Amino acid sequence: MTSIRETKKRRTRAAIMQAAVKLFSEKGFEKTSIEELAREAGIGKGTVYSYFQTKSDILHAFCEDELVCLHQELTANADKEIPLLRQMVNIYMSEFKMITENREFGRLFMQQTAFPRDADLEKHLENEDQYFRVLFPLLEKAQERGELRRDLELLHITGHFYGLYLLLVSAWFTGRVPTEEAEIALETLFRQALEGLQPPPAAGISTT
Amino acid sequence: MTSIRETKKRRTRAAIMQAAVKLFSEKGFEKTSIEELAREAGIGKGTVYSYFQTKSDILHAFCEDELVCLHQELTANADKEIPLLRQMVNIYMSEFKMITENREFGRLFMQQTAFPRDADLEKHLENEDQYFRVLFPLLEKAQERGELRRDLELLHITGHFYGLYLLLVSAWFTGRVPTEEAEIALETLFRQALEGLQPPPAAGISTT
DNA sequence: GGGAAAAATCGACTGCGGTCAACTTTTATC
DNA sequence: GATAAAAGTTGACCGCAGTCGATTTTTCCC
Repeated sequence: MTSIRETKKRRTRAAIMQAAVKLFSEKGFEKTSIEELAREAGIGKGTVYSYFQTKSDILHAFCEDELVCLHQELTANADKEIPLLRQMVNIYMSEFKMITENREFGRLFMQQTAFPRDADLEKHLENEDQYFRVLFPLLEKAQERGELRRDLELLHITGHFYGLYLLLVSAWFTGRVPTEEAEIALETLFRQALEGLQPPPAAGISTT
Repeated sequence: MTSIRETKKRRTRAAIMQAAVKLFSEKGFEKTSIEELAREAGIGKGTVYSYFQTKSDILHAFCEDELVCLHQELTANADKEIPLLRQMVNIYMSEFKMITENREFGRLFMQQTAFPRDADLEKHLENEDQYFRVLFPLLEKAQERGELRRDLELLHITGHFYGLYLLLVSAWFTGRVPTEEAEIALETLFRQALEGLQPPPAAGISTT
C-alpha cells in the first residue's frame, strides 16, 4: 500500500537530507540557515519542521542513518574469531572515522549522543540497545574463549570500552590525539583496560 | 593599583554572574534571555557581551569557578594515604555532584567540556592541565605504594579514570544510572579498571 | 583642571531558529 | 464524482542571541 502520501513523504524527507548534506558540507552547519536549506530542497521553511523537530535533528538523523549502516556491516562481517581487542578497536575506529570526517558534524553528534537532551532520550536508548545487540554476542564469545572475566556484567564491559572511546574522541577534539595516532592510542587504552591498571598480583615479587 | 576601572569591572562581572545564577536557577537556562539577565544585573545588554562571548559562556564560567574551588579543596585535603580507588571515587564524585545538581547546567557544561568548540580550546587545555596537577601527584604516590603499574604513563592512567567518569555522567543523563547508585557504579568501574577485564593470568586453571 | 586618547557602556538593529493559523492536497465514504 | 475529514504545506511572524556604531566614563599627560 504505497499511497501517494507515503511516497511524497519519503521523497520530501530524502530531499531535505540531500540538501542538508550538500549545504552543511559546503558551508558548514552553523552557516546554513533553515530557510536556505528549504529553498535548496524545493519546499517551504515550515515543512522542514514537520519532518525534523530542530535544526540539529537533521544532522543527527543523518549520522544515525550512517551508524545503522555501519552496524549492519559490522554484524555481517565481524563475528570472526579474531581477538576481542582487535574486534573492539575495529568497531570503534570505524565509528571514530565517521565522527571525525567532519569536525562540526562530529562535535554536535557526540555532544548529543553522550549527553542527550531529555526530549531525545527515547530515541537515544533505542540506539544504545541496538549497540548492545552488536556488542554482546562478541563479548560472550570472548568470555567463552577465556579472553574476558565471566564475573563481570556485559553491560559493564561495554561501558569500559565505550568510556575509553569517549575519551579518545574528546582527546581528538582537544588536539591531544591527532588522527594518525588515534588507532594506536585506542588499542593501547583497550589493552590496558583488559590487563588492568594495577600490577598483576601473583607474578614475580617487585625488587623494591 | 586598584583603579576605578578595575573595581567596576570586577563588580559588573560579579553582578552578571549573580544575576545569572539567580535567573538560571529560577527559570532555567533556556528560558532566561540575555536582555532580562542584563536588566537584573542593572546593565545594558551589550555590556554582557563585553564580559562573555556567548550566553553559555556565562554558565561555563560559573561552573569553572566552582571547579577551581573544588580542586583547591581537593588538593588541600586529599593527599592522604588512603587507597587510590577511594581517592579517585571521592574526586570524581564531588565533580559528579556538582554536575548533576542542575541538570541543564550539567548537560551544557559536559557537552562543552568533553567536546569543546575550537574557540574554547585554549581555555580548555589550561583547565585540563590544572586537572593533571591535582591528579598526577596522587597517581605517583599510588605507584610508589605499588597500587599502580609503573610501566604506564600517568596521562594514560588519568585517561582511564576520566573516560569512566564520562561514561558515568552519560549514563546518568540517559537514566541508566540513578543518582543514588552513581557512587557504587563508579567504584565498581574503577575497581574493574584496576583489576583488568581479562582473567588473571597466573591464577587457577579454569574448569572447562 | 583641561583635553585627548582609551576603555567601557549601551540599546537599536540584524538574522535566524522555531511557531502557527490559513491554505492546499490526499484519502475515505457515499 | 461530490464532499467532508485528515494530513501536509506554507510563509508571515515572534523572540532572542549576538553585533555595532554612537555615547559616556576613565585614564593619562601636560
